[in-house]
Amino acid sequence: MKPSVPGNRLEPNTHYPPVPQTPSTLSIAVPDDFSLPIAVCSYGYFLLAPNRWDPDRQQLLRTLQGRRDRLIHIRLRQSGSRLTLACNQPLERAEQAKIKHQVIRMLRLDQDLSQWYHHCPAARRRGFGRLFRSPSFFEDVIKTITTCNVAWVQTRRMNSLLCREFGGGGFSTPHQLAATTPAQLKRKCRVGYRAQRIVGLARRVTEGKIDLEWFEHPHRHVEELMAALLKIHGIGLYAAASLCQLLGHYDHLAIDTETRRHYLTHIRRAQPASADDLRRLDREIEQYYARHGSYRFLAYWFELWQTYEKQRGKRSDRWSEPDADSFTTAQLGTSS
DNA sequence: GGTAGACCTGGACGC
DNA sequence: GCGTCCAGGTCTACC
Repeated sequence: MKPSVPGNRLEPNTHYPPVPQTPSTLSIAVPDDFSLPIAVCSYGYFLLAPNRWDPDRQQLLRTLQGRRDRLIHIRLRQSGSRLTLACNQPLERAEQAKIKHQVIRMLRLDQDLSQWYHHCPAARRRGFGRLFRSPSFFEDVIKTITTCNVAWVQTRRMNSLLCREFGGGGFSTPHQLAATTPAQLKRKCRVGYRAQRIVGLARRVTEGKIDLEWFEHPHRHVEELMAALLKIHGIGLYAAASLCQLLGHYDHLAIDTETRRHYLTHIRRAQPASADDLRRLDREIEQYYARHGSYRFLAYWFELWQTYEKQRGKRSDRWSEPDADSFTTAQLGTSS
């Protein structure tokens, strides 16, 4: 065991934004089928800093980037067909639009779910389909890199430290990460070998060598996106498929140990005997979900989400901070 | 094209 | 308290 770095001991939620006093309030109309708790708690990133879900008040707290990257603390609540955003500072008109745009992205409020609901009526009944994501694609990419080759509890720690050490409480921006060195990032945020990849990506973004807006264009083809994502150092098949999902393309499964565990435990009910079996298993998983066509990922995720709820014995929107470090079927299986 | 090993952290476990 | 093992996805060198 290596010695711990002084000052890096961190309770998971110590950096979290305070509940804002409310000098300004914004309102956003939401579709009839929208549920804030289900949208927020549908994907694990809601448990990563600087997001904070309050299950008792059914509200989301976090910081967003305002004008000139100043940090705005927001509190998000649903009241019928509207979302109310309480902000801790007065906002100019342009800044209001910027904040709203980020909230719409996080909750996928502009997404049409009719075809998905037609494909999966059970998802319609639960209002499931708007998987939670970050206010920016950059944050989604960094969060995805921090989920790779690491236990979930460490992913949580890395994101908390990224906010505390470089983001001033909000999530680190490309400029903040580009200005540091891999060695510093590694030392302060415990990201290990990912430091080189994270700083490298941030620098390529700030130098204009990678245009993240290109990825968000609505008419991009999924294979075009996969090819471009796989060119980014540190993004492999799993991460690229995850990022496609976060961009609204559900054609590819992001197969990881969690996927295999879920499939083996709940569908196939038999363990593979060898590494060769494991390779065959991945092909088998692909074939199993192929019937969902361009909704493979959503169908798999809905299945997994229902399993979490069943194992935890309560609705996912009731999950609280102590549950957050055990957000995998393996952990749920041993702790519930 | 397929495969083995390195990358890095922190929790679990044995002593 | 210390040392060792292990899990986790990606990259790279080698066959």
